[in-house]
Amino acid sequence: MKVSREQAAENRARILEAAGRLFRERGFEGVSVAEVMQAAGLTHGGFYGHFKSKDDLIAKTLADLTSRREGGDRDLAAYAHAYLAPEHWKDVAGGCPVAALGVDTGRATPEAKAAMTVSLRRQIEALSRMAPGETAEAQRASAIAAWSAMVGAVVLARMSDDPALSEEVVAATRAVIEGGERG
Amino acid sequence: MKVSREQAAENRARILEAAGRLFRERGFEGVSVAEVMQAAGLTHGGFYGHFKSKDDLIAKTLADLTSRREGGDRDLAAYAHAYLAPEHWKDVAGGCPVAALGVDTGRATPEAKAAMTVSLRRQIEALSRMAPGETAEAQRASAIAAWSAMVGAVVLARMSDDPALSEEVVAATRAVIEGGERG
DNA sequence: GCGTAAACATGATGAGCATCATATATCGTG
DNA sequence: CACGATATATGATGCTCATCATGTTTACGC
Repeated sequence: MKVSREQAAENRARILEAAGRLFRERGFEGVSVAEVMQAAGLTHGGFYGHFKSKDDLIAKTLADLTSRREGGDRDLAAYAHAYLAPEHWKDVAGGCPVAALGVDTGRATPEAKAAMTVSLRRQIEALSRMAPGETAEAQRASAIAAWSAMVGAVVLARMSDDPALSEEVVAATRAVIEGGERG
Repeated sequence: MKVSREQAAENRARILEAAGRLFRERGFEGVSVAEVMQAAGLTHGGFYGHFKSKDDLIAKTLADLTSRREGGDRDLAAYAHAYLAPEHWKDVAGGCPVAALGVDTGRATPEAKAAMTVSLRRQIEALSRMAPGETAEAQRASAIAAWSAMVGAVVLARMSDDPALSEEVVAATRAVIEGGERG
């Protein structure tokens, strides 16, 4: 059955929303189009009215996920604190798309990589404004290193099967970023 | 046909070798059992004589990959320098299994996660010995933060479609780790 | 040397997958 | 209010996959 223009747009948004959660949880290859559609409350056939292919959905989902910037204008230490808080790093399906899908993106289409590259550039610029340093170059370097450390810490923490070790990894990384803040 | 005991062991090693490269390149879900066997120069049916299942192969491959520790007794700066050199981070199929498969492992079986956790613990201990710091705790914290940053930098660099940006990410991360070395 | 069991090849099996063709219903437009 | 455009639903299609049953060859313990 057909549906109002408005309803169709909302359906499309729900597909992207469901895809965003499922992809972060299981990776691009771990999720089928039918699963995404079911999670969005639709049947799988209607999918191709909204997206050209699964690869198209992947690229659009990454663009969608990375366009929602929630960040404030806090300093780098505060940002790292929130990023490495348990509520964030343990939430695979709802957390940072870079930590969850960065590696998958490296194996994906050029369109997917392009979407993530835009996001990486924006993130480095945003963090550079919060970072310490005498010169703009020094600020940018700290921002990049801090971002690498945040993403890496979440990857390592999620990889470990020992909750205490996971906690230690994020806590130590957070402490060093916050300490470097004074430098 | 049957094959000598020695030949069979070599075949098993070749399967693990091929799986190690293919998994790092394309992820666990991006590689089929038949592909692994073909890369090892065998046909797919013989696989189940060597491994219980694909999940079993994944766990054994991770254990195999992470048991080959090539590291020397250098300091943290030298280690980071080599880890973040282009020859290493651009070599997905032959490079660090944590950077290539850490996220995939987070979605894999408990056995796979256990193998990677062992490796994480060993890595932290090895790097702690190289790291600067007044106390053992401080050394361990720097080691963890540096390891997070190294893994994260490689993930980010491989995710980007802009070679200059990738280079900047690894270079900035390397510089900050080497700088923190003096602190 | 002989027979057994291991190691591998061949070729199903059944499930899941992306994609598409067609049908149906209803929104928006004239 | 009627008609065409279009958003979904239903149900193929052809492919790939993990796993397994069976056959064949041959190493190796007795």
